[in-house]
Amino acid sequence: MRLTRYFLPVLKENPAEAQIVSHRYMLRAGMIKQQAAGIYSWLPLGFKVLKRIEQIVHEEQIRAGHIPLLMPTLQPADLWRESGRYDDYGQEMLRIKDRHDRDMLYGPTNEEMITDIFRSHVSSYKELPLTLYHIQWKFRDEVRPRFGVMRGREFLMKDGYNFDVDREAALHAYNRHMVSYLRTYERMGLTAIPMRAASGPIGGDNTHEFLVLASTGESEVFYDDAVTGLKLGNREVDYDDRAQVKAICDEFTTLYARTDETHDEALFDAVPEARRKVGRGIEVGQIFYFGTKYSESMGATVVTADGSRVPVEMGSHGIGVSRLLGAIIEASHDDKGIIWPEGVTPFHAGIVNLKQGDAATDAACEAIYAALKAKGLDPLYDDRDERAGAKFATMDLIGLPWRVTVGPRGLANGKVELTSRRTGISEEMTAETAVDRIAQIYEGV
RNA sequence: CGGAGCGUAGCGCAGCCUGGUAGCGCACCUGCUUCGGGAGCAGGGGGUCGGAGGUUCGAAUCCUCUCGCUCCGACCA
Repeated sequence: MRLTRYFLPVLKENPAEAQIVSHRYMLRAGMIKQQAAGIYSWLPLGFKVLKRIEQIVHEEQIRAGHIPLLMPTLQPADLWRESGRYDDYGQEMLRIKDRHDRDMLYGPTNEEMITDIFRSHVSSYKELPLTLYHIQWKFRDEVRPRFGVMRGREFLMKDGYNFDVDREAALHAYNRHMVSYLRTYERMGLTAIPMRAASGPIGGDNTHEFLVLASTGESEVFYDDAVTGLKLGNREVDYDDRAQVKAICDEFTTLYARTDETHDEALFDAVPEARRKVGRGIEVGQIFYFGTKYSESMGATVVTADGSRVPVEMGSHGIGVSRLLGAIIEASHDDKGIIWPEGVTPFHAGIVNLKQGDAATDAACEAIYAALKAKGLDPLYDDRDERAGAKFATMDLIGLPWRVTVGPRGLANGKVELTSRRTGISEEMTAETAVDRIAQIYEGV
């Protein structure tokens, strides 16, 4: 994309309403525009990152054997009356009446609807296990939205629901989600730690929240510092192998890591003092096994091998897709702007033309731009007639991980500059080498 | 929902207390010079001051109501 043909309304000054760094940078980098309290338009740059994150979530869900579908944003109230949540949910639920005076609601989540789909079409244990998910906009009418997309009222969320014949199978679905989430966050350049969450009425250790450590996080967290070093990496995972999946979950959940909701001083004290950490975290996902709560109230049953009819075992599993943009920025930025991890960056690299209009410099930039595109990459070429400083400032703000700087001075020696946004380190090399290096960097991403 | 505050040009703000029909910086447009970290000079365009009502000869300024937004707290992915 050529910047002169793109829509990137960057702001030089900080908008007054933005309090935290991710909100400020998303506004300044022209990623979002607020339309009402907690409701945002996604401008092209923000939309691109949102779509990249969504794509990673899809890929990892499908890899884990989960099946995508799409449920509507508006739901009939009757389904929620069946589960009892129409009255329980409170004012966070946005209630709407249609022209026929029927009660509708803008979905804050989809347990009822997915259970309705399931009960309409599935009646035998032979069709299980089944895990369905979708990525859809939700609405929760928060009393006090804030922090930009971190706590909006409208938000994009991946929510998945597993249907299993018994508790063991359902717990495997739970574990499968944990592993798929670990991989998802790692691909986004995040360290998200699964922490035991408040267990609710079912009891036991059947819900975990995933937290990204950040000083602006909403939750106080207590953890063994060793958990921050755990990585899934590129290891092969067979999602049908219950023992392997369980072993990975154990590996990631044995060390102490809890939010203030479930914090246990006695257990925490057992962590070696040097590794005992207290911090803050941003919740970017939660997995939950809840058994038959909805299947019983809504009549979602299957016939088992011995001919009996049992309510199906369920769990639900969410990732805050839109919120992840904020979380990633909170975890990856400096005083000049955003620093995108390669996995989610809106453009793979930026090309800065230091002397727009100079025949040699223009030609070199065009060649690099074409070469990167030929490699299947998505570069952003700053071809504006701006001064160098303005171009650098824009690139730093929008946070592309790699920048190719092209100017007459370097070209005189046949060189351009490749700069890492994260380290700030620049290296001189030929244009061809720079293109190859960038292509190489993205090979494994 | 309890407490506090703010709505004046695209953005950031001053003016309001002590009424006299609006100003600064950035951005934008034109020209010249500049050109490796948000350039300089000159010229120019843009707002009727969130909305409604009231007081007054006169309201951005005072009063009432209303809408929106923000912050602290409680709540929350």
